[in-house]
This record gives sequence, structure tokens and C-alpha cells, in this order.
Amino acid sequence: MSVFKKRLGQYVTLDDEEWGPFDALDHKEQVFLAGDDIVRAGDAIRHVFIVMEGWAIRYRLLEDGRRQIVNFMLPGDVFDLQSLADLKADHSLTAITECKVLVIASDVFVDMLQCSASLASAFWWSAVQEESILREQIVRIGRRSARERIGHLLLELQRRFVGATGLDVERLTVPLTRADIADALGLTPVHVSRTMSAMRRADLITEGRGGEITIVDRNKLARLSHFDTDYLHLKKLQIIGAGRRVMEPGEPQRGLAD
Amino acid sequence: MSVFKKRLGQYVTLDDEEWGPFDALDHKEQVFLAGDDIVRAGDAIRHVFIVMEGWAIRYRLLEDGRRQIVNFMLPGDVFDLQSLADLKADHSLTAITECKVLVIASDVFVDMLQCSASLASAFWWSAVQEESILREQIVRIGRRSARERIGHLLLELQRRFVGATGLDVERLTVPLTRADIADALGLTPVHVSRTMSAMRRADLITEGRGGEITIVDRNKLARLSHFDTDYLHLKKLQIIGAGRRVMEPGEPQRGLAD
DNA sequence: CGCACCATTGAGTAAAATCAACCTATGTGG
DNA sequence: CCACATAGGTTGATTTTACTCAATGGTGCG
Repeated sequence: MSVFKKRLGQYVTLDDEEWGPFDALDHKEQVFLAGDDIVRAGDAIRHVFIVMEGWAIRYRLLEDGRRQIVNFMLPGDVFDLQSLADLKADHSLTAITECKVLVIASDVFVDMLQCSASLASAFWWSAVQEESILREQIVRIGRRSARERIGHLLLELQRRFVGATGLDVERLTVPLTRADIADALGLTPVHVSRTMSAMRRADLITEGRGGEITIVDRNKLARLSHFDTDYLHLKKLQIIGAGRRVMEPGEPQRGLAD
Repeated sequence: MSVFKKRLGQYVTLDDEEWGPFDALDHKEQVFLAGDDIVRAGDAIRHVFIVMEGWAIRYRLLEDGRRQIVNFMLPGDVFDLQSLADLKADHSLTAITECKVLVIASDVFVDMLQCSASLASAFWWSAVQEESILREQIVRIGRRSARERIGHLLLELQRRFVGATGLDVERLTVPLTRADIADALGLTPVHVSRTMSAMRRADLITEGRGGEITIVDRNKLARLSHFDTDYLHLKKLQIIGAGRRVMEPGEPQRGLAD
């Protein structure tokens, strides 16, 4: 099953028939190399994109070169549903690793939403989750210390990655430079470097070759970063892997760092 | 005409017939006093709200009492379209002045959207604009100095207020304490006070009785704060008042601080 | 009047930024 | 295979920005 269906599956469970109108969509698949722009600020957007593989960033550049990364697009993420409103992009989207992306014309996409209430509901959840992630990003930057910001972001990325792939990995390969993390969290690369060094010394994370970050003790890091998954609006937890439990919809969820 | 229709009118122009399904909606009107909660974090949301009068804030509280205001709800603003996805609120909404609010059951609202493409498009724009305002808030907090943040926020609030009321006011009555501004911008009240004093001394703003803030030179403040209205996605400018010009849809817009 | 709430101001401190040097991998061309 | 360039990460010294703590004063209200 595609990462995309797995991701939406975190909110609703659709059977093959319900996926029908989606599977029948006229679409193309496009590959972007690391560094390629997917959407440029000012572009008229006429397509909906779904990330199948790779990571991308959504960011704004200020006149003087400062950059703010607004959020990260991971496998399974959908953007820009805002294109349905026929507007110009107010920010840019760039692949930071090689990305495989599904591209669907906005009008075709709208037709699909109108003919299937269950698909519309699933995509609506996706849009709501994205907005919720933006709000959490505001809280993270506005009211947390550097260490809390970094820990919180790592936990979010890890949790979102698990949601899309179903793989319960503590060891996440994060293709982000110190500058990327800094521009996402409102810090400088130097300070990110120092803070992450301190986090390594405090046994919160370890780092290996090529951006591989391991969260040593998820609960401890979650406590220190005040991370709580509520804002991701996950209705159930479906994890595939050795010795993992599978939760049913409706089963109450632990609040912290699951 | 209601502030609400005026606000959506910034994006689309609908005639009486097109507004029909909206006017026919079963709704109630509710008044909240300053300090009243409109939505509490954890509540199941089953209603769409439209602010007719007054100001409200959307915010999250951290465990240790820190507060982050995510955004401000002004007359004409619609929330929570996220209720259409049947989720629990991950944040709270509180009136900061007396608010008159239209309350519509989510399912009734969805029915209306489905029977009118032009209304659906108008509300979709409203949701897109809200998300765009969130992204700009991230940029503001993440990559701007205290003075830039305050100037930028004041300009946004002024512009949004003009959009909803049609009154081109330089003198905006902002019902916000220093603590509110601080919690919105990731600062402390003390620093907000100091920075705004400096802004008064620099003739960027003046302040009168009861939170009345006048933007002395909008263009100068916009330049200093790097404020640009693009992210508000306004298609046309309709201003009522002495000696004001009225722009037609399609007419190009100036980028700065209009 | 006395209380509550808010804004302001001063003094000292802390967190993060800046500037700059240096180190390590990786990749390139001779 | 080595010389060199590039990009990213780290570390030290110093400065800046914003925070903290604390006192003071105004305003509105019962």
C-alpha cells in the first residue's frame, strides 16, 4: 500500500471501493532532485501534489536573505489544497532530497472530492492536520527554548514518519543540515550545533553517518520538550514491525510520545 | 451589509441570489463577554463560528503556564472549519472584548457548501487566507526582530480590520494588553513595552486612551517591518470613506501597505 | 479609599547571535 | 593518486537582544 493511503489511514479506514475515485484520477508522477523547486513563490498553483518519497520544505525568503522554513513535507503529505482557491503561492516549496511526487490537476481533484464524501473527509482531515502542525510550529518557535524546539521537532518528524511508513523507527535519517533546522526553528546554525552537541552529551540523541539521528529515550525527550501528539489528530495507531502492538480505532491513546 | 459579507467580498463578489443558501442557514447568535471561552482545548467542535463584532484570540497554554497566541480573530473571520472533520480542539478560543458570534451547526454548514459552488469557493478562500496568516505568523516570530514583529502585526491587524469593515482607519483601537502582544509574538510584556516606547519616540506610532494606536506613517512602518500584503490574498480593494479610491477586481495592486 | 490591573523604568542576567577560525568529509580535475 | 575546492559541522571569544526581578505610578472601580 502506498505511503499516502497509509497516512490518510491514520484517520479513516477506506476500502478499495472507496479509494476507487482516487485511484482512477488522471495524474502524473514527477521526480524532483534535491534542491529543485516544486513551487516558486508567485506561481499560480493549478495542481495538487502528493509526496510519495523524499523530503521537501515550505519556506519564505525575506528581502535580506533570511529564510524561514514554515514546515516540512514528508511522504504521504498533500499540498497545496490551497490551489483549489485559485491563488498565487505566497511561499516556495523545494525538494531537499530526491522526491517522487504525484501531480494532479486541481479541477480534476475537486471533481473527485465532490463525488466521494469519504475521500473528501479524508482529505479534509489531512488539511486540518497540516494547519494544526502549523499552529504547533508557532507555539514551538514562540514559547520554547532552543533545546525544547529541537527535541520537539525531532519527535514530530519521527512521529509523522512512522505514521506514513508504518515503520516504528527510533533511528530516523534526517536529511537536514544545521542551517535547515535553524531556519525552521528561528535559530542560527551555530546555536543549533551547540545545542545538539549538548543533547548528545545529555544522552538524549545520538548521531551517526549521514544525518542519522537516534532518539535514545523518546519518553524522556518528550517530557523535556513538552511533546504531546494530540495536535496530530491521530485516531488510531497502526504500527508494523517486530513486537509492536496494533491499536484499534476508538481505543484510547496514550498522550505522550507514542 | 454585514462585516462578514464584506470580508468574503475581498475575494469574490456574490449577488443576493448566491448568498441565498447562506442567508437561509439555520443559525443562532451568541454574545461572549471579554474573557469568556468560546472553544476550550479538548472540546469536540460541532459548530462553525463567524465573528460579527469584537476580537477573540486563539491560543495554546503550556503546562508551565506559558501562553502562545496563535492568531487573532477579527470581525468577519470564520472558524473552525476544522470542525467539519469531527475532531477535538487542540487549542482554546477566548473573547478578549465583548463578541457577537454567529453559530452554525457543522453538518448544516456542510450541506450549504455542497449546494453552492460559489459559496464553497468563498469559504475555501477564507480558510486558505487563515492558513496563510498562520504561515506569516511563523515567519514573523521565527525571523524578525522585536520591532519588526510588532510593526508587522499592527499592520496586519490594521489591514484585516479595514478589509472587514471597509473603513480606512489609520487609527486602530487595539484591545490588546502588552501581555497579549507579547504572547502573540514570542516576547515578554516588558520588552514589548520598551520596544513600543521606542517606536513612539521614533514617530512610528502614537498611542491614545484605551488602546487606541495610530500608525503615523504606514509606508515607513511597512518598510521597517518588511510588511507586504501578498499573503492576505486580496483580489480587490474596496474602501469606503472620505476621498478614498475604489479598485476594481483585476486592477493590479500595490505591494506595500495598502 | 483601597484594590486590581496594567504600563513603565532600572539594574542585572541569560540566551542566543555574531564573527572567526579550524576541521572533516566529499568530490573534482590534473 | 594527490592537490585543491566546497560544504557542512564544531568551537571559542565577544556582543546583542531579550529576559528576569523589582520597584513605581497611573487608571478605573466598588
